[in-house]
Amino acid sequence: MLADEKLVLLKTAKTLQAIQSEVENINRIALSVDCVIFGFDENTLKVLLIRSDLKKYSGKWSLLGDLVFPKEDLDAAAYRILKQRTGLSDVYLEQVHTFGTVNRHPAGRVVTVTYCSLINVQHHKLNILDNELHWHDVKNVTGLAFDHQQIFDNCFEKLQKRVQEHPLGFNLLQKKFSLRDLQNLYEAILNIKLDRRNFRKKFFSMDLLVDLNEMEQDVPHRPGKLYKFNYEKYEKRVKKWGGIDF
Amino acid sequence: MLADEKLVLLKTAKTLQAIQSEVENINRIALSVDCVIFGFDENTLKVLLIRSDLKKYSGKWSLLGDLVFPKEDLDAAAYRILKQRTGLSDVYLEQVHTFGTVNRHPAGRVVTVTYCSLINVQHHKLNILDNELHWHDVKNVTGLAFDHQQIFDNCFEKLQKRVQEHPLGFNLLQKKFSLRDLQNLYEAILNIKLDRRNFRKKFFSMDLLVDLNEMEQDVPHRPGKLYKFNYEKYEKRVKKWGGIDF
DNA sequence: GCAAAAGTGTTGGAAATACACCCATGT
DNA sequence: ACATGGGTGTATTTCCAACACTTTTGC
Repeated sequence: MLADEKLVLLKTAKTLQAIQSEVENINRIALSVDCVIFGFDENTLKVLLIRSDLKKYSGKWSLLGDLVFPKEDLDAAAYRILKQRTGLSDVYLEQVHTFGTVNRHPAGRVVTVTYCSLINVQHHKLNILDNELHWHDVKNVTGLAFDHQQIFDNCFEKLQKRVQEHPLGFNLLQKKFSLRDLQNLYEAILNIKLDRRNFRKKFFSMDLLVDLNEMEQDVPHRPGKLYKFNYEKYEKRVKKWGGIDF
Repeated sequence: MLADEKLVLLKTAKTLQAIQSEVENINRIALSVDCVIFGFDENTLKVLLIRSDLKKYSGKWSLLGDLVFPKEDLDAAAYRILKQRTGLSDVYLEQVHTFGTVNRHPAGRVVTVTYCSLINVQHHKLNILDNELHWHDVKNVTGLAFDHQQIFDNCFEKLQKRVQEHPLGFNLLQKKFSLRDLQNLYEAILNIKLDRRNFRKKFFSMDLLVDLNEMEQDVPHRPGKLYKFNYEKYEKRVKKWGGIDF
């Protein structure tokens, strides 16, 4: 290192103690996690909401969230909330955005990190014991407490985008599903109608569905074949260049 | 509201005071912002780094960051850092991810929200007065302090993806640029070679470049036409369905 | 006139779209 | 037999990739 570089270092470098002092004493802020938990049932995309904890917002619905403990990893806090509320631990969970305006929470300065989760409603149906916890059709989600409407909208938009580029959707279905199930799912998430033949062609051409040689049961019409998604094969793929397009 | 719904509310609703108490006393965590500031110069993508504040990491480079003040919006903190370091205030800035493992920072529990910024190096060149602040070719960025390498990698990947889907890149160029400039930019960010004719065709077909009827000056070869990006037109676009593809 | 990069079109293949009929099952 | 949705194929169009020569300018 050159001599004058050393000089500058001496002038500007803070000691670890100095920073520790700042971290411990001055600038501490409450941190929370809010989870937007999506499910798919009756061919409808649902989101799990609870009545607001705060009396001020009683009657309003809010996302599932909690403060992060001082010695808890951020992701761990999200998994904790999910486990507490749904009983599920092996689920898709992804961080989405952090909301940190000063006055977003009435109880004081709380910065919240939002997570999006996709779960299979059939698998955890029995874990909803709390009367105040309900699945809501995403089309009817309005007027949430705090800034949760904004958080939900943001998360839903990201989901719509991401589900087209990554195989997330399968987390919302049973392990075995028909192509009709899959198409219904995409139509529900994206709120569009898709051509059935082209939809099938698309998924077959991806070559990531495994034909289980099983049929749907108890349907009042010709049963469809059941498939599962081949995650192993997908992971090995080298993603190809998508091209500039906006 | 039904009677038993009220009952549950009475049992579970916390008072505002109770939450305020939690927010104020128990679960407070230091929050920082780290900015990954990209520039484009000499046909190379650069990132702005500073020598680590901490003596423990002296010699290592780190991202530009600072603690968030208790009464400061998160985004405002990112803009503040950018302004302090580059002198620029009207820049592209976007939140990317929040890193919050317990032991990521040696000074204690610090959760950091990362932001990505794209600035025009020509416009702020004179503001780098600090000897310890330097532009680094992104290809040579290794071994950053703390978890900043991970943060940088994450941010760079997101940039590569996002620049293909949104007109971010123009923030790195002068207001007036040639198609060659633009192509060099994309080749630098994505680290690939593109066909010049197809590249031009693509951008012309988008119909978002305004021909300024000006030519490059002082180039030792045939000068190219200069263009600017039509943000107004872009904003009015209804983004079309991209299609399922993974 | 030479070096260096600007500017320009065509063609073939791949993928997306639009579209209609027969088939298997339950009732 | 009929109602319901499963399953399939083809023609058209659109988009992308590959590819080479002429033009303009500075030196």
